[in-house]
Amino acid sequence: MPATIRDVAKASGVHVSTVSRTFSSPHLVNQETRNRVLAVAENLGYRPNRAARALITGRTHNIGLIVADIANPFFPPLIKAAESQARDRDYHVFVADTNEDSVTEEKLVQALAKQVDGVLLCSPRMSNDLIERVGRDVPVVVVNRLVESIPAVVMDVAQGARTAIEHLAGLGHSDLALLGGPRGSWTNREIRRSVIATARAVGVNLTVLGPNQPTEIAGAAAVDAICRSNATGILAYNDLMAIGVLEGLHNRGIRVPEEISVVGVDDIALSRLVRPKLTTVATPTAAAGRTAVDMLLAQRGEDRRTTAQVTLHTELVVRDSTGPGPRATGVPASGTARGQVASYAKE
Amino acid sequence: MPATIRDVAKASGVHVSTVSRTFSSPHLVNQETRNRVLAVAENLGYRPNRAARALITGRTHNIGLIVADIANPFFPPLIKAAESQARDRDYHVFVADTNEDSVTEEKLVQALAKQVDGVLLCSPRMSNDLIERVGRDVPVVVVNRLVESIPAVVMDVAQGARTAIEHLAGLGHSDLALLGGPRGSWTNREIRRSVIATARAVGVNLTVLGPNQPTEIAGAAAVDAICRSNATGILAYNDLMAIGVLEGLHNRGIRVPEEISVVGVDDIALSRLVRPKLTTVATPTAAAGRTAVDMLLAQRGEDRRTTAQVTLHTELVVRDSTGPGPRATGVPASGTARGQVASYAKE
DNA sequence: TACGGAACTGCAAAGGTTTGCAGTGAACTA
DNA sequence: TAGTTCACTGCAAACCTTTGCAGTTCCGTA
Repeated sequence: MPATIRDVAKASGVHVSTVSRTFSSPHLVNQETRNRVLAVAENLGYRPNRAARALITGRTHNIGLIVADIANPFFPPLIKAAESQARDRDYHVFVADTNEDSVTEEKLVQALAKQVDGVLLCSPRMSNDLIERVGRDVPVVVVNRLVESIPAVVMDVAQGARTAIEHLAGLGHSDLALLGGPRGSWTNREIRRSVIATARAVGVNLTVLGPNQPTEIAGAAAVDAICRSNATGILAYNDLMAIGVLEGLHNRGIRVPEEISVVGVDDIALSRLVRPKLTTVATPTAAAGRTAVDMLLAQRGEDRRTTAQVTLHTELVVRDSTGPGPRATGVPASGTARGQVASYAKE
Repeated sequence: MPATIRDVAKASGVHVSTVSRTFSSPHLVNQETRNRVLAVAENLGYRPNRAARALITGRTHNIGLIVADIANPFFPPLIKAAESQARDRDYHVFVADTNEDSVTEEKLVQALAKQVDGVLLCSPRMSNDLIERVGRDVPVVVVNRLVESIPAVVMDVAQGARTAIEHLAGLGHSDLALLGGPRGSWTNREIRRSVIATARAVGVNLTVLGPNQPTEIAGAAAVDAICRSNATGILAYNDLMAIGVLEGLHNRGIRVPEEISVVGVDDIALSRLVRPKLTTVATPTAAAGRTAVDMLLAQRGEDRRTTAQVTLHTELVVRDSTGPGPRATGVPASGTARGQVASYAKE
């Protein structure tokens, strides 16, 4: 029913190959002919059949975008940016959700691999081995993780976490807690590493909690442990958890930032909408999406294995959930020795 | 490079057609043969080439999902549910974002139409005409809108809005305001219609404001007008706007719900996280996504034009942003006559 | 005038799969 | 025993496009 290249050829009195060239290599066909063909095509509502094109060229002009959870507010801005960038380059995007499950993720990527020109793995939970194996079948770019020999775009959360800790210490907090994220998360490891090092360097006590699910529920549930730790400054793995902490503290009648300061990571839209507005380490999610798409599409040429690994800068955004600590207000700090890591949840 | 059906045929000593049947109509091939073929295929890592399959069957096993704004928190749960449902039925989903722009939307749907088996239009901004035209080229299901002769799934926001107004009136609010959404939105029209009728029926004054962008910014910006209206009960087009109103009122030192009650629509995840927690009309977004996919896939058969239009129930979720109105607390109501619609922004 | 080249265009094979039709042998029926 | 049916498999055309190669025309140059 829909018009094919043959219909256009017949109606405009040229061979199909000329029609084909009109669309895929316009410079090879006479201007006059081209115009005639285009007019006829327009008239017939002809659109090149991407399946047929893919069959012979081997390129589908589709990419796959795999995320852990579409409904996690961290991802939509990334998806949006990636899709927009891809469309600008005449690519369509399959979006798929793994439900934070590594097995689903694996199946998904296998199913998708053969019918796309590349796959974007965002915060993958699969093993490095598996990712590398997939990378041999199809161009892959991972986001928020570093895997040897695979192109990646990551956020400099280590630097962001350091700035956050320094911010809290600078406000006079000498007892801090890190609310860890999910096991298997590269970002979580980075943050923890950086936070422990920074806490030592600036001489504050640190309690490390976790691993936890990266959700608001888990954040609220962690408030008990936070209170036991005597910490007055909290850095959470992400904003969702930080908001959960805010919630939990509020229910307990503990005021933020007067009694406890809270910092998140990501700067999701939500963090500006809760009360108090959340101080957080902003990660450039949209830029990550765009960059990842560009890196993926750059793998086309024969120069496959570029394996660039791009790190994007983060920035501490100070809002209303952090304030002066007990030291600054004259309340004595807790008794533990300076610079001590009180507990360390091994991953 | 990747294994084809021919490789599998050769390696297992059967004709390609047998291999083909092994995958697409297993019941037609002998169990023994089938097992052998499957083993060989597994071994060679063979996956049917969807492009080739699409070329001959005319069915891509892909669907397109077009939304106004991926980053609008209303959509991700819908996308997630739709994608999951589609994948269960062996379909992949292209997700695309129109940036709330009807021209982009039109181009997008045209580009996608030829390479998918169906298109899901979520909260479309295009004209009815155009949607109907697209519906002739490719199976279409619209969400959150009714278009003649096009299958649709909508939420019963009229009923939800009515319940919300009754809730406010029941709390003793006699001066209400409706904060309208974007022009071109079917949902907005429904809500307005229902709110005006209900306000008349229960005998409260109503100020209608709008149209507005469906954003938190617009909600905050509308607070001036809300205050001028003397309304003590507000229904916003969606939660995002309602949260903006909360924000704006807070900045002005007006307490919610003590002085003004606010109700939203949608029950996005966020509405449970702001303070006060938002009273809102919950719409079954995930169910809408699943239903829409099923309706789309049901259009396969020759029984094309089913044109079912499904309405999903909504429910008022009472949280902390609504409380007793001035009448209940002894403060006299404003002077305007009961049941009067003070202003009506024509769309 | 003859020749080389440029600018176009046509020809036909190829890409991986599905599917109607026909063929084969075996089991069943009369 | 002969004919019929059944279960399975092979054959080959078809789906729509791209692209290397070859052909044609025309222009410029020697």
